[in-house]
Amino acid sequence: MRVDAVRNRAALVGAARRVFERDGYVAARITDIADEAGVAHGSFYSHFDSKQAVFAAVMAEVEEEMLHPGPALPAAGADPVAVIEAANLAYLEAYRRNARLMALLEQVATVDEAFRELRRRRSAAFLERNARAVRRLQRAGLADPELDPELTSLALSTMVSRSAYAAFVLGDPPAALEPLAATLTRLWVNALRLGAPRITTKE
Amino acid sequence: MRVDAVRNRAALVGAARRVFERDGYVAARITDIADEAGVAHGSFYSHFDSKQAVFAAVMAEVEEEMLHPGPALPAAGADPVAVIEAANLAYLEAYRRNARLMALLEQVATVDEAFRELRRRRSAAFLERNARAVRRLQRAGLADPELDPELTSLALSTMVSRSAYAAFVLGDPPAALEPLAATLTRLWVNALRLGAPRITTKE
Amino acid sequence: MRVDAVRNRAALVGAARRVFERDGYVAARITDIADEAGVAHGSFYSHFDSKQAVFAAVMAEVEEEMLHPGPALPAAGADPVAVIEAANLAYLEAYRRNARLMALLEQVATVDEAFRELRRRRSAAFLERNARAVRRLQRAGLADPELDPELTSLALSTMVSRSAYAAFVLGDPPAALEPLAATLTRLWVNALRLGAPRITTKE
Amino acid sequence: MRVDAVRNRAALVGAARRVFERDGYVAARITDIADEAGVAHGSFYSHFDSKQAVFAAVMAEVEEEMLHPGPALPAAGADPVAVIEAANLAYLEAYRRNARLMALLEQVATVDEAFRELRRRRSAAFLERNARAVRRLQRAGLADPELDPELTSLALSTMVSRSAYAAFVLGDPPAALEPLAATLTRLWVNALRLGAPRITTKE
DNA sequence: CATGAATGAGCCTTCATTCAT
DNA sequence: GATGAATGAAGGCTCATTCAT
Repeated sequence: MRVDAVRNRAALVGAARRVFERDGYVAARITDIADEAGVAHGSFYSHFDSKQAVFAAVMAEVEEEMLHPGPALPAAGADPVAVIEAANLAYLEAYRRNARLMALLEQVATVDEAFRELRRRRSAAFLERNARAVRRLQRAGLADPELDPELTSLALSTMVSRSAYAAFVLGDPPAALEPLAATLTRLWVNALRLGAPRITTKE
Repeated sequence: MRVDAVRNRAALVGAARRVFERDGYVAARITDIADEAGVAHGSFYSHFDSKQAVFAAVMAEVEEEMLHPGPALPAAGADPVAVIEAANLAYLEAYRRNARLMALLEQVATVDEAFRELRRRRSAAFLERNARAVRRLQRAGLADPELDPELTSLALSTMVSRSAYAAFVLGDPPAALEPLAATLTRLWVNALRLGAPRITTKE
Repeated sequence: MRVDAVRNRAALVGAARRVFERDGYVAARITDIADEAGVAHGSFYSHFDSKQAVFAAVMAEVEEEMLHPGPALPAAGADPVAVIEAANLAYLEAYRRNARLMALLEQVATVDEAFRELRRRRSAAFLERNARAVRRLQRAGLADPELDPELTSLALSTMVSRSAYAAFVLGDPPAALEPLAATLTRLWVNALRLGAPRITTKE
Repeated sequence: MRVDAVRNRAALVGAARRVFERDGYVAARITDIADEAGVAHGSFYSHFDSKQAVFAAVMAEVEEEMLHPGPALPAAGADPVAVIEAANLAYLEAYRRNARLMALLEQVATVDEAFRELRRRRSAAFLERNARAVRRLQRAGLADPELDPELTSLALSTMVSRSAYAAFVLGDPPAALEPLAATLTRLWVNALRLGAPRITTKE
């Protein structure tokens, strides 16, 4: 019976993803998920305690791709612009691939305190890392020294992730990826003044 | 009885706002709103058809302050930096004043198609106006000519409004307003290269 | 204000009739009647206590035409066949004119004990009269002496009124009146053996 | 749990029948039916969608006995009078046994379009069959040739079924069955002139 | 573990009736 | 009398969760 159990659990996670994507987290019913998975309603509870629990399992499947609030800033050595460009592109592609799931995460975060908290903790770590990168670039004389590193990290990450949301989730039809990536990268580079540090100094 | 009717309607709108802010849109029950307003449950339906309808009434109360996805870009004549600074400040202050309501709107937009649509239409008008401003600044040689006006408008507006959300709604405690305003303004100015038109030309 | 009062009462009765005919007695709401009459809901209660009460008022308007469960049997002197023929025709015409109201009465009688009782009392008087006529015809040697007068009265009245219901209320489209009248009259005459008194005697 | 399911469904149908008979279709509440059946309110919905649905199930139990609007006319070969007599008796007995249910059906037919339609379709088939029998008797020179077969079928069927309603449902106390059967049979035979075909010809 | 009916708390909604103006 | 909002009892229905088989 072990095999059945594993199979049913997987079926439930897959079904939950489809149902969530189709109906949204709030409107999704346990019943629908069980039906979609082709198992009895009662069997749901052999594997998950609640809607929250399946949702966590669904999210775990795409964990890595979607946790970041935006692309990472370059380490000191690399060519900053190239790194930002690559990161933006990668992020937008991942976002677009999981657009419906991202909308879902958005909804759940507004509805469920536990997920809101989880999300906050994860992005805090990320923002902190990015803030350190900003500081590093400033010390190296490569970025606008006037900018507050933490707030800059927040604002730019936010700009990318929310633009992706607007473009791929709200956009009907979804916006083209490449022009958006190009614009975001240029805005980011401009915003940090990565391209013109010495000139800035001259002024 | 005209007076009672007006009073009760107002009481319901006020109660709805409190209940929504306290429990969220999804968890709020008509029953709670009526109780909070001190009227019979049935009376709710004398004034509103549904939760959606009261929510619309609640929103109408703060309409103007909250419609914008971010600050407006300056008209051609004015000092661009000063205008952006003022707009950002005004926007952030309005946002902070209605922080709970903004969180609410966020939730409702993810849950209710009608509000999502309404929001889309409103921000579209705003983004268009901002895109025109970007184009004007580019023609005047004041802004980075490489930037796509529409996408830039989207990204920068998004950056401000979402940073406000992160700072005032998710932030615990809420972030300080002025450093955020200063950072956003500087990022915006940098991003457009408003402060360094000649330098851009040199490149 | 007297005039207004009279006018409103009349408006309510007329509106009630329309609403009842349109929606049926059970589904009709006081609210609908007041709306249809163009008066405030509360005004309904200035004139009537309940749905029953308006219904009684509506019925009073067509009282005479609709109370009979079927046509009356002839008095001794007249030509029995001619009298029955005339009565059937008159009854069917009245029924058809008020077909929707008759359907209504049918419904109310199944739903409301008070009207069921009222109807029973009224038709009892009528049936008794008819039974007396049967008895008279039997004594005069004009009708089948084997027939039980009361049950015959019931059966034949019932046949006419229920056929009218089937023809004009359930029938879609409503049946033609004259062939039905002719058939009912002939059945009635045959059933009583009015046309063949001597033959009956011979048996 | 299969056994429980079957048992509860049966309990609900039985309870529904009792509640319907006691309170009428319109006044019956789902709650009462569930209580009467001794199951939780929610369980009702495991088995039926609506009041209509249980009612259909209740009716299905006595289906055959009650579908006919009256007794069937004899086939050509048999002794027509004996057949009619037997059919009337059988019909009246069935009717009396289910008198309360018949009252119910009466009410539901006035209130619910779906059941009205169902009933119409069923009785149409029956009436057609009877009309064919009348025509056959007429061709065989055994029945009054002046009668319209369809309308005669309607009128006589109607007479029997409605008399049964008056006698057993409205009658308080219910009328005796046998005299009614005798009278109806004689009226029917007379009406068709089954007993005196040659005499009719003489006239 | 799977099954799927049973459970019952909970919420929405309707509508007859009242009543202050 | 007219008005129409307020009232609140009443019922329908949903759905997460339990549990006997």
